[in-house]
Amino acid sequence: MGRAPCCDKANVKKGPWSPEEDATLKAYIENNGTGGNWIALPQKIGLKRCGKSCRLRWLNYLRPNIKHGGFTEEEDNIICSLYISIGSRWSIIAAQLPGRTDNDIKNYWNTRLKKKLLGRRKQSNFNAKDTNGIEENSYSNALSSSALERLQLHMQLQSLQNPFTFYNNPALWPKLHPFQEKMIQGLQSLNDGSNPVMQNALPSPHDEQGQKDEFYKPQQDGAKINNPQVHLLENIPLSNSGVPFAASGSNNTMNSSLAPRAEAVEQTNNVGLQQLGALQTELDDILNNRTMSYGVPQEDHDMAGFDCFKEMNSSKDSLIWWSNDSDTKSASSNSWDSSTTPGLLTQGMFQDYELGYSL
DNA sequence: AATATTTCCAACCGCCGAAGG
DNA sequence: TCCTTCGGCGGTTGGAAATAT
Repeated sequence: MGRAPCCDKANVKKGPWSPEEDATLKAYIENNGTGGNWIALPQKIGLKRCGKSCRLRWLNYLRPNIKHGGFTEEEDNIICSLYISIGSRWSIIAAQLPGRTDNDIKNYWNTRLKKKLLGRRKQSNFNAKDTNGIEENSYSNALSSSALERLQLHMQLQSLQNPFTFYNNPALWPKLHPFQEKMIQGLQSLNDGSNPVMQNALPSPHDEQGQKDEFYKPQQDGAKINNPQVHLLENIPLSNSGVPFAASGSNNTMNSSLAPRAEAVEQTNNVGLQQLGALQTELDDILNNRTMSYGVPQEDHDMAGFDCFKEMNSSKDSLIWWSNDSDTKSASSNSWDSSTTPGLLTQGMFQDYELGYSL
């Protein structure tokens, strides 16, 4: 038996909103607020609309200070960088772009930005030559593929299991309230070093195949990132100013599970961060119409396509563009301490990428 | 000018987690 | 602990508008 519908489907109007409906909804919310119950709201104000529909209409269209269209290049960069980093978490991305809604950004990405990237990459590939001026052969072409393909691969990895993402990169985390920071530190100091987060997130020799299977399985309808870290972070609000933060308040109570997450990052996360940095550099090139060469020396051809790996160490600074300088530097300096990175981890990630390309 | 195709985006759908009883 | 309700989210769709043939 299915779930009960949120409203009486037979008696609700669907489709585009009329100006009268807009005016009714807007006037009511501006005067009275939502009343804390979207489901009941349409009945209160005499609208034959589903409460969810009212909510969406308000959030995506009627709410004050909403911007539509006219995305700037800076916004493009932010969207792309965040998309690489965290995937299709449109609400989080929208939180970084004042006046933009998640729906708008999602539409923009799906209809324009993705094509923009793809189009430029195709052109770039077409003209690609290696460093000796020799045309790439088909093998090399196929192997190096496009930045977008890597992007997609990277995103799939991240969305399913890659721990080296926004969520595990302290440099990218929202700033915490001092009290929350203190709490994390306290909890960290109590932690004995076992790392449940990473145990969950990283493929182990025993479940490696399972991880790969999961990775290559298309996302099912409604599939979401069922990673507790993700949901934890979602509870930390992001500012509209472009700088993430965690405001104080009852909704922002620090969950103690953040402690192992933080520790996990401290201990292990630099490889994925480096990949991300390289991808972002590449992305920046695309967005800024810079010419790129994807010719890759054929030595070690298994990894030849992944020039992002070769660019490691060259672009880490690009990762921190939205963070405050001082905080980011301290955080990233920790995360770049490769001495703590398990070799197995690096190998496993490379293997995942390789496999993806060989399919 | 007519028709076909593509692009764009508002809105819907269904799932999930949180909250509360 | 279980169940229900609600808010929120991301994926998808329908159809209007724009563009190509």
